[in-house]
Amino acid sequence: MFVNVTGGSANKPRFLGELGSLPQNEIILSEFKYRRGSEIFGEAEPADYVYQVVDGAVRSYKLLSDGRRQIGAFHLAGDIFGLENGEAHRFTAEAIVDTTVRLAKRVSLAIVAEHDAAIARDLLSMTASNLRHAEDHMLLLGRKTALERVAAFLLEMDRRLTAAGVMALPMCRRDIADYLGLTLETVSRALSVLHDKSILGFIGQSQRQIVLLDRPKLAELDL
Amino acid sequence: MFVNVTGGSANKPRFLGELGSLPQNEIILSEFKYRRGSEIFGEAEPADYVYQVVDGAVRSYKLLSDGRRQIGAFHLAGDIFGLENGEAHRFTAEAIVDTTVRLAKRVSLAIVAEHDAAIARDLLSMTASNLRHAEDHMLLLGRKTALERVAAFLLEMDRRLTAAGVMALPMCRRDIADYLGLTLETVSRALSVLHDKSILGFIGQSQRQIVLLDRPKLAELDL
DNA sequence: CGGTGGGTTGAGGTATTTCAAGGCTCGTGG
DNA sequence: CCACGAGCCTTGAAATACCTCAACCCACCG
Repeated sequence: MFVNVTGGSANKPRFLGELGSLPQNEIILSEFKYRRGSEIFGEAEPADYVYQVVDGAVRSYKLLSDGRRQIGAFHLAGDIFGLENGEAHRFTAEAIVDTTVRLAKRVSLAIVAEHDAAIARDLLSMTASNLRHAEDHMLLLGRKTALERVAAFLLEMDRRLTAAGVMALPMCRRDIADYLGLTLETVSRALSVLHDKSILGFIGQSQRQIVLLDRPKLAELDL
Repeated sequence: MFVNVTGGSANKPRFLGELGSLPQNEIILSEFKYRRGSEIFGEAEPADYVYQVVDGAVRSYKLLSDGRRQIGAFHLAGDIFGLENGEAHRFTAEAIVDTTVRLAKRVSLAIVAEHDAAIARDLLSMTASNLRHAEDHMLLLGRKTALERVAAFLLEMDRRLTAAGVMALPMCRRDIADYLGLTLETVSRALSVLHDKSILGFIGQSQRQIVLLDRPKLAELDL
C-alpha cells in the first residue's frame, strides 16, 4: 500500500462533522496520508473503515471490464466517504492529489449505533444525502447535454470549494469527464465555450483555477 | 386526485416485507388504488407517506423544465417507494398500470424508529439499497452503450419479475427509454437486435412479454 | 370501423467521440 | 542554466452512435 501513517490520534475533539455525538475516543483510529494517484480502497474490498477527508481530494469510481470509468463522486475536505451498509465497498477510492484522511472502524460504528439513536440517525442521514446526490446525478447523466453537465459541475464545485471567489479544481479534465459521462475533449470544449461567452474566467494558465463571472447565466444552462 | 379508497385495513399481518418488526396496527393506513397513468405523488411535495406496491407497477422520475424525463426506478409488487429522509419527495411517482398500494404515515415511522433500533436499521438498509441501485445506474447511464443498457435492463427485470420463464413488462418503450437515458426508437432497435440474435423472444405481438433465450449471452453484453 | 396508443423500421441529421496535432508548464538531469 | 520529456490541456477534422423525423403496422376500443 502507498500509505504513510502520520498521526496516532486526532487533534480535533470530533471525528466526523456530522457525527457530532460520537464518543470519539472509541472510534477514531488515526490519520493517514495518501500520495496523489494512490488507491485508498478498492471496489468489492471489505469495508472495514469509514473515511473523512482532512485535506486533499478523492474520487470514487466504478470500472467496466474494458476500462471505461464512471466517477460517482468527488470527496473534498470535510467529506465522509467509504461508508457502506453492506460488507464491501461499492467503489474504488483514489487520492486525486496528496490527501490526508481520518478513519474510523466500521464495526464499532455499527455497535455504537445500536445503542445510540442519534448516531443511527446520522448514519441514515449521510446515506440519504449520498442517495440524493446519486439521484440528481442520474438525471444529469441520462438527460443533460454536454454543456448542461459542465455547467452543473461548475455550480456544484463552486458551492463546495470556492474560496475567495476562485475555485481551484483538484481534478483533471479526464476526471471531470468520467464524472459527467463525457470525454475529456468534450469537457474542454464546453469550458472553452463558457469562457468565450464570458461566463467563466481562468486564472493563470493551469486552467484549474476558475472564477465564475456570470453565475446566473450558468444556472440557466444547468436546467 | 385520481384515487379510489378501497380498503380500510390491510389483510396481511405485516405492512412492509422488510419492516418485519413494525407494530403494524399503529402504522398502516390503508390501501389505495391508482389508475394507470395517475400520479401518486409529485416531486418536491411533502413526503407524508411511504408506499408499498401491492399489485401493479410504478415509475419514479424527474423532469427537466423542457420535458426531458429521467426515470430513476421502477417499483414492482412488494417494492417500497417514496421513503424520504427529508421533508419532500425527490421524484414524481406515477402508476404505470392500474396499481394498488399500501401506505404508512412517515412521521409515525420516524417516531417508532427512535425507540426501536430494528426499525432504524431497516430504514437504513432500505435507503442503502436504493443508493446501491442508483450507483449502479450511474455507471449504466454514464458509460454503457445502448445495447449494454438494454441488456442490463432485461436482466434486472428478469431478476425482479419473471414468472414461469416469461417476463411480462408493465412499462412501454418510452418508459424503458427514459429509464436508460435513450430514445424509444433506440430501445426498440436494440430489442430487435437481441431478437435477431436469438437472445430473446417475444410472446404474442404485444412485444411486452419477453422470454430470455440466452441469458449467458445477455450477461456478456451487460458488462 | 375509425381513432388512438403502442411498436417497428428506415433515412438523414447531429452531438459527441475518436483520432491527431500542437502548446504550455514543470521537474529532472546533463 | 537550459534541454528534454511527461503530463495536461486545447483545438481541429473525421467518424459514429444515437437521435429525430416520418411512415407504417397492429391491437384495442368506444
